[in-house]
Amino acid sequence: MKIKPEYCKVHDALSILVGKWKPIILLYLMSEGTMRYGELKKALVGITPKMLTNQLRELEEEGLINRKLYPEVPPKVEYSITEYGMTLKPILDSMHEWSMQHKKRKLEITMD
Amino acid sequence: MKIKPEYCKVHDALSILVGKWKPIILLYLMSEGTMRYGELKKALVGITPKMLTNQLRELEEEGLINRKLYPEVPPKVEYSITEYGMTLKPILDSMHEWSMQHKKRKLEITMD
DNA sequence: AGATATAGTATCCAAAAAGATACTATTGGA
DNA sequence: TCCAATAGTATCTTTTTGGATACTATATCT
Repeated sequence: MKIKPEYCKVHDALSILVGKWKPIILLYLMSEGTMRYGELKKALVGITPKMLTNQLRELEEEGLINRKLYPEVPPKVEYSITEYGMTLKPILDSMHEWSMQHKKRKLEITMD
Repeated sequence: MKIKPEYCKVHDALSILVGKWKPIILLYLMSEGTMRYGELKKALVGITPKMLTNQLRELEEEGLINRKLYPEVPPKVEYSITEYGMTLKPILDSMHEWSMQHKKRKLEITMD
């Protein structure tokens, strides 16, 4: 059997999660429900505005999050997870679970 | 609550799976048990030897796969999944499952 | 009139990941 | 002696991703 990465289902799911800040943003919105741009910026220590906007836009394009712009000045923008975005929760959970179970592994190994 | 990507558990798990060919290699070894370098090379359409070696080394360093060198000429090297590598199966499964359920989504959306 | 708050843009630069292509070591066999 | 087979290396280039830093628009408030 031969295969290309693009034909791999796992690769498909993985690729929409890849991005330095994407998983955290999704997790935040999943638990907080809705957050403003500025709140996210404060929460995500070290993120630049460019990166934040970029990651949000990509998540939005995938249909995973919602962007709601209030026509006020100064501007107000709220981000929230979509129903579709919520379907990723089992995946994120399984990764969280795995990391919790194996977080000590590297330490154990290097202690040999 | 503030957070950096490196402190995110999901990010931890994700990062060891990221690499263009890593998921496929893991899936192959999980199902085939053991494969030689040349077999992998044939299976992974379009991969360069450099990339194959690189991905294998990184997986090996993480302890996810095993490299067994037979001291023969021409050389023979067999790769196999480790027990630890197998613990990733639930994650890969959940991603596969998700992709199967949502593979039509983009098409549906763009058809509006 | 000038400062303030918010959600971004615009540029330029550095680092990391991936791709193309050619090359190597070894030795048993023709 | 030269070739084939296997599992890689070595180099160089391109693409992608991320980082630093400065700037903007605009109604409201003072």
